[in-house]
Order: sequence, then C-alpha cells, then structure tokens
Amino acid sequence: MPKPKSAAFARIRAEVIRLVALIPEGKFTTYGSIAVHMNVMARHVAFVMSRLTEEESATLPWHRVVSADARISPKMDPLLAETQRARLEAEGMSINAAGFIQCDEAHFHSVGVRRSIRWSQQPD
DNA sequence: GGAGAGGCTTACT
DNA sequence: AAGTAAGCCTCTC
Repeated sequence: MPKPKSAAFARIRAEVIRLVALIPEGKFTTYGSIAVHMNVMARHVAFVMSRLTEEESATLPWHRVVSADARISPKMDPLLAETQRARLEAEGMSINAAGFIQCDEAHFHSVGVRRSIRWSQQPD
C-alpha cells in the first residue's frame, strides 16, 4: 500500500469506519471500546468522528458511539448531540435529558467500560 | 519545525 | 462523589 500524507490517520479512520459500521441497530458502543478493538487511543476515535466527511457521517451510524460513561459527549456540538440522541431514540433506545443511554443492555461491546458505569448517578 | 488543541480515559485528590 | 491532572497520538496553524 502507498503511504498517504496522514498514513496513521487514514488507517485509524478506516478502522473506525469499519467498526462503527458493524454496530447493529439498537445498540451502542464507546470510543474506548472502538479504540481498544483497533489498538489505538480513544482520542483518535473521537478525532476521527469529529473529522468525518459528509459521506461518512451520512453512511456511518456514528450516533451509536458514545463516551465511556455510556452517554453522549457533552463537548459535542448541541446540534450534533441532539441529532445523535434523536437517532438513538429512533432505534428504540432510551436517552435521558443528560444524554445518558438508559439501555445498558444495548451496549454492543462492553470493552470500554472497565469502570463501573454510574447508572445510578444519572442526572435526570 | 514547534506549539496548541481535540466529540476521551484513567487515576488521584 | 465530584473535580482536577496527566496521558496518550495525531492534526492543524
């Protein structure tokens, strides 16, 4: 394979796209999970997500990717966060006002959640 | 070429 | 329990 300018990013992006595309409907995963699966850092996954192209954002179920606490990233643009929440709810999942996914059983790969998710601390 | 930032995560205070 | 600090790697200016 030739070596593009951003070889690392290209590879990571491809991996992220591939993994995210594999997430079944009605399920979700975390940046950390994807990162672990592709042996990269969670930040890279998040970065790839933020730098997705129109085609990718339209094709990939990026909304099924949330932070380690199983909630929508608060740092994300309100518009995107709202879109993400809407899409998840459209798939039959319950998201509260804080953006926490209340369907813990919908977690695709629980790899990223090593720490106890504060399901009880969900701010309503 | 160096410095700052980025949709995170873990660990410690 | 909540908040703060550091860490990792890549991108953009």
